Amino acid sequence: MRHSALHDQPCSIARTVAVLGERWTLVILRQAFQGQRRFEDMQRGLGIARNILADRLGRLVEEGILERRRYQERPPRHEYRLTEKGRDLYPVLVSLMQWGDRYNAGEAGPPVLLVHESCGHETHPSYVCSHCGEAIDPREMRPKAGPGLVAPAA
Amino acid sequence: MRHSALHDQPCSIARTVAVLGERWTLVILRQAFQGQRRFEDMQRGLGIARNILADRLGRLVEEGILERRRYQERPPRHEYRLTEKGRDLYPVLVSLMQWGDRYNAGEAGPPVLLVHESCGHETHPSYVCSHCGEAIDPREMRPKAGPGLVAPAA
DNA sequence: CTGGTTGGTTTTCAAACGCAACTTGGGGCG
DNA sequence: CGCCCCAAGTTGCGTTTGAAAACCAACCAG
Repeated sequence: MRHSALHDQPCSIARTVAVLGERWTLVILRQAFQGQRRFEDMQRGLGIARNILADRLGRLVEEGILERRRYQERPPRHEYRLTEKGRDLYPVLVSLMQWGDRYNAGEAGPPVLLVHESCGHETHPSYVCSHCGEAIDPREMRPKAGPGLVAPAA
Repeated sequence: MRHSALHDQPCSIARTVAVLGERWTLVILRQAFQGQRRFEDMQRGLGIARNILADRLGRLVEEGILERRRYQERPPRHEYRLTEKGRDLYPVLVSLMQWGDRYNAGEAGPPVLLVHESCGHETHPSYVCSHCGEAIDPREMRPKAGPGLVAPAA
């Protein structure tokens, strides 16, 4: 099975991975969440090859995750901004970061902390159940067929 | 920059992506969370090439995310189980799924729902601030240098 | 001793990646 | 005007990674 065929699976994880699973895409989004918007900045910040960066930015714009807009006319300059769809990926980035903090940070501790501006404190966001408000434990969770399931999810 | 060099960056997202960012790795983990443990089951469930599956399972075992254990002596049969490190990836999978549900599910709705067994209800987990308990909005969050930062995170 | 199952490895080929150089559309300087 | 610089890519080309299919080995059942 080709990787791009993930798009057609009846699984939201597979479909999302089909979009975000290409190399570099998630780190590019990290930069975007940090406020980097210009091609050159991203290229320098990541050390990524320019053609790959161009390709990924193009894909993300196609997907509606980033928006390319001209911010200056003469000379023409562009920036890439997160759309709402892109901002909704924040939990993905946070969960990746938290796991990395726990298992890859080593003795020095996490390289980046998060501050929740509306309450003014450093925060470690956690997942809670929308019904009972308790923290989520994977062993307490069961998947269940939903309305969009057409073929067995295997 | 080669993709594998992400491992050395002072960024927990980059480091995590260096581990999970290979094609198929995240869908393999999805299967693991669904309780699939055997090579053949995963191969059939995913339609992935056998060599790739063998390679990815090996990497995940190396990383301590899965554990390979013999569950039967004669003939020798193995299974791959999530370790605690692996189970801690649950938020990553959930956040990917939720985003996919919102943007890729289409009219039919999500293919898979989650039931929180300890409260007995369908749930849509959400991130809350560990300090004030409010839901996380990406625009309210600011990254801040942490103790593990050695070079500028760019 | 033939066939089937599990859990892989080998071989072969195509697709994706990475680098450096080049291009385009504009400055700015003397 | 002539020359050099910048941002934002594009092109060409070689290397790495990924995918498909075939093969292998241990075992069991009939």
